[in-house]
Amino acid sequence: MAPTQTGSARVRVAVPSVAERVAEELRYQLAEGMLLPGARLTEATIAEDLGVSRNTVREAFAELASERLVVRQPNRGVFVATLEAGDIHDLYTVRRAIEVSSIRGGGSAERVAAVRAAVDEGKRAAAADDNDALGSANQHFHGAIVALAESKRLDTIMRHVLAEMRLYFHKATSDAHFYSAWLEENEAICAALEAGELERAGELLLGYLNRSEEQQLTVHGE
Amino acid sequence: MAPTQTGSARVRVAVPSVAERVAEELRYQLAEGMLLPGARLTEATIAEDLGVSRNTVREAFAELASERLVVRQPNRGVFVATLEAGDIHDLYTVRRAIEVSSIRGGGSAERVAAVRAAVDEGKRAAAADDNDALGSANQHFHGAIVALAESKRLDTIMRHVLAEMRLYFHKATSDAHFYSAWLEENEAICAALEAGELERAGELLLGYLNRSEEQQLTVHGE
DNA sequence: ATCGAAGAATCGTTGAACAATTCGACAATG
DNA sequence: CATTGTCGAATTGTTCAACGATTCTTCGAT
Repeated sequence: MAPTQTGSARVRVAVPSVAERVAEELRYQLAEGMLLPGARLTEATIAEDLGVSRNTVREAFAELASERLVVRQPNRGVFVATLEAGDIHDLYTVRRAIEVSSIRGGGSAERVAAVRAAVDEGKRAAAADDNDALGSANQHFHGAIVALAESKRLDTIMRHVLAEMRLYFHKATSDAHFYSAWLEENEAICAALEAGELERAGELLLGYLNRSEEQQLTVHGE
Repeated sequence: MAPTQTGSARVRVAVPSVAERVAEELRYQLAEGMLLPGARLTEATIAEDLGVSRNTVREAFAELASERLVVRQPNRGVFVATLEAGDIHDLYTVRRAIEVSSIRGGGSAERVAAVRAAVDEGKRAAAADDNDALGSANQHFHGAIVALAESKRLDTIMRHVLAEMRLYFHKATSDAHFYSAWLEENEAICAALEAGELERAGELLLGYLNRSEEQQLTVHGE
C-alpha cells in the first residue's frame, strides 16, 4: 500500500494507549466544566464508566496530577483541583515569565504569522458573537506567543497552564466586553511583534497579563 | 503532646507512597549516573530489584516520564532520556525565561538571603576543592533565584529542569576552572540583586546563561 | 550476506484479591 | 450537649497472575 518510507523519518503510528485516552477524556470533561473543582473522582466509578480497569484509571490520574488538574490525597482519593490562595498569582507569574520571554525573543515569520492568525480568529469570533470561540482564540493567541520560542518544554508548560485556566476560569468571564478589550490589546501586541518592536511588544503583553490577573483576582474572591 | 493546633494549617503527615519512593530511588540513581541516558529500564527487573509490583513501577515511570527523565516508547519500554538535537537550547530557553523573570521581580529579604547563602556555599566548596559540592551549590544558587518569585509552579518547573541537567551533564564538566568562573559571576549577580539593581542582575544572569549554553553546546556534540 | 519465519522476551491491560485507611453512624461517656 | 470510642462500609494502595499484542532475537533457507 504505502510506498516504501520515502525520506521522511519513520513515524510511529503510536495509537494512544488506553490510559492516555482516559486521561484525554477526563481532560476534556475538566475543560468543559463537566467536572468541577473539588469534585471527587472515584477510581472504581470512572473505571466502570469508561469500561477500563482500575489500574488504567490510576495511570491516567497520575498524568493529570502531574498537570495539576487533579490532586491526590493519600488514602482519600483524587479530587479535581481547587483554586487555593495564591494560585491565580502563581499562574500569572508563570505566564509572565514564559510569555514575555518568548515574545522578546521574536520568532520566525511562520510563527509570527501564527500569532496574527490567532488575532484574526479572535476578530472573526467577535464578529460572529461567539463567546466560546473568542475564549479559544485568546488561548490560541497566547499559545502562539509561547510557540515563538520554538521550545518543546515551554510549549508543554504553557499547555498545562492554559488547561488549568480553563478548569478554573471555565465560564467565569462570559461577559462580552472583557473580550473586546482583549482583542484590541492582542492586535496591538501582534502589530508590535510584526514591526519587530519586541521590547514594546513585551511591555504591552506584560501590561495585559497584569491587568488580566487583577481582573481574575477581583472576580474570584481575591 | 503537641499543643492544640495553634494557627498553622493542618499538615498531612503523608507517608510517601511506594510508587513515590520508587520514583525517588530512580531519580536518585539517575542523578548519580548509575543509570545513564539511553539505558533501558525493564519493568520486571526493577520491580524485582526494589521488591515491588510491576504496576507500582509503572506508576513511578509515569511520574518520571512527566519530568522528562525517562521516555516511554510504546510497546518497547522505558528508556533513560537521551539528549536530542535542540534539547540543550531548549533547556536554556526555559531557564532564561524563568530565572531572568524571577530575578527581575526581586524578592523578600529572606529569599535574597537564600541566594547569598548559596553563593557562600559555593565559595566554601571551592575552598574545600570539592567539585561535587560546587555543582550542588551552583544548582542551589539558581534554584534560589527562581525561589525569589515565590511560585510553586516555577519552583517545580525549575526542579525538573535541574534534574534533567543533572542527568545529562552528569560529570561532564568536572573541569575545575569552569566552576571558578561561575563563582565570580554568581557573586556579581547576587551583589546586584542585594543592591536592588534588578535590571542589571537580570542582564548578568542572562549573560551567564547564554555563555553556559554555549559552553555546553561545544562540550556536547553541538 | 539477505531474508523471513519461529520463538523468546517484554509491554499493555485486565481482573481479582487483601490489608490499610478513611468516613459515617451510632452508642457510650462525662 | 459535647466529646470520645467503636463498628462497619466504602475506597485506596498494592500485589499477583494471566493473556493478547508487539518487538526483539535467533537461526535456518535462499
